[in-house]
Amino acid sequence: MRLSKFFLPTTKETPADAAIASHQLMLRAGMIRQESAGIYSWLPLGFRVLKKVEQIVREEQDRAGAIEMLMPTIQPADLWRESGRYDAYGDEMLRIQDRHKREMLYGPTNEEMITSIFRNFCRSYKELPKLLYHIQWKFRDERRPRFGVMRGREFLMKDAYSFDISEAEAMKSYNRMFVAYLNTFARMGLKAFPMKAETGPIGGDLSHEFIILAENGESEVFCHRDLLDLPPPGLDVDFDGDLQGIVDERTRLYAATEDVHDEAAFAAIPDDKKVSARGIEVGQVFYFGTQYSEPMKARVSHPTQGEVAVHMGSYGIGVSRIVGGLIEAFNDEAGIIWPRSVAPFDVGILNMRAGDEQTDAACEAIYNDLIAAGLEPLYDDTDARAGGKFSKMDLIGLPDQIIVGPRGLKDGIVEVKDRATGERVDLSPIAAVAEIVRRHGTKY
RNA sequence: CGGGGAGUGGCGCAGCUUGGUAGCGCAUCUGGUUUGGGACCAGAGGGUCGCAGGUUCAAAUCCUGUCUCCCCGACCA
Repeated sequence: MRLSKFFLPTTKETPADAAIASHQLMLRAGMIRQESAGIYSWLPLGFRVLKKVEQIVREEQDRAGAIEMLMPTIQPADLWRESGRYDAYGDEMLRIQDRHKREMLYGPTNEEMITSIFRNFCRSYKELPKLLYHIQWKFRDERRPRFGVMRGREFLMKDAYSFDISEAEAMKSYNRMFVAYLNTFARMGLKAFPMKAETGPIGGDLSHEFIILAENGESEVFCHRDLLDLPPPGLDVDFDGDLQGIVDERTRLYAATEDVHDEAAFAAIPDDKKVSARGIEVGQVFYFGTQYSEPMKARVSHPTQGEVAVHMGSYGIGVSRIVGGLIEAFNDEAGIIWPRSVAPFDVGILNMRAGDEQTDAACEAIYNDLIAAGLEPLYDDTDARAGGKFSKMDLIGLPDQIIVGPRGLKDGIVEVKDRATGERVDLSPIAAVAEIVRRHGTKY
């Protein structure tokens, strides 16, 4: 993409309404625009990151054996009366009427709808297990939206739902999602830790929140330091095999959010292993048994026990929230620092003297070579001043930059700068492209 | 929902106490000089001062109502 053709409304000054780094930087980098409290337009740069995050989530859901589908944002109120949640959900649910005065709502989640779909088509244990997911916009009318996309009212979420014949089988589905989540967040460069969590309005018996540590996190978390050093399971894990060992390894040591914090258990941890920090919830997994299948009559025939209600679980990942969470985790004075897997573009090319024949030619060659290598470069081909180009590129946080100017070109070199470390190396244009390709490893 | 704060060119702000027909920085446009870390000079365009009502010869400014947004708390898969 050529910057001169792109839409990237960045600002030098920090907008007054943003309080934390991620919100400020998303506004300054031209990623989002607020439309109303907790409701945002995703401008091209932000949209590209959102899509990258979404795609990683999708790939890991698929790898774990979940099946993608899509349910609507608007749901009929009657469905929610079946589970009793229409009245229980309160003002956080946005209730609306259609032209025929029918009661509808903008879905805050989809347990009722997926249960209704399941019961309509599945009648036998032979259809189980099933693990379905979708990635869709949701709306919760928060009393007080804040922190930009991290606590918005409208948000993009992946939610998966599992259907099993028994609690024991449901645990296998739970474990699938649990392990998939570890890999999902690791691929984004995030260290997310499963912690025991409250089950909340969804209800149920067993739940873990996946938390990334961040100074501006909205909840306080406590855990054993050894948990922080466990590597992700890896993409070659066998999801049809026994995952209990992986889950046990992550849940054996103490880890809890403030809501379910157990002072006594925490006190038992050696002092040098105690971790007390703030965190951002990026995902949550629940097992809630027959809480919805029972009242909504989602039953299947059992080989020996007649008809039984299915055991269910639900598994959410806050896709749009993660974009904010990533910036909280990866930023410095100059701006954002994207991990390579989620960066809106792979590399920036800075033309230090647009209009200079030799410089233009060198930039064009590098730009075309990078595209040919399968990468997505953002080429700053504008005639803006050098300082502005540096600042803008640092602000939007592309992981690598290639700086091309007459000064270097007279010696046959360009500069390759690593945004995260600030490290610069002088290379020939050909070698620079090779170096960028090397850094992006698997993308090539 | 309780407490606090703010709405003035695209962005950040001043002006309001003590009414007199709107200003600064950034951004934008034109011309020129510049050209490797957000340049300089000269000029230009752009605002029903959130909205409604009231007081007054006159309202960004005073009064009443209302809407919106932000912060702290409570709340929150």
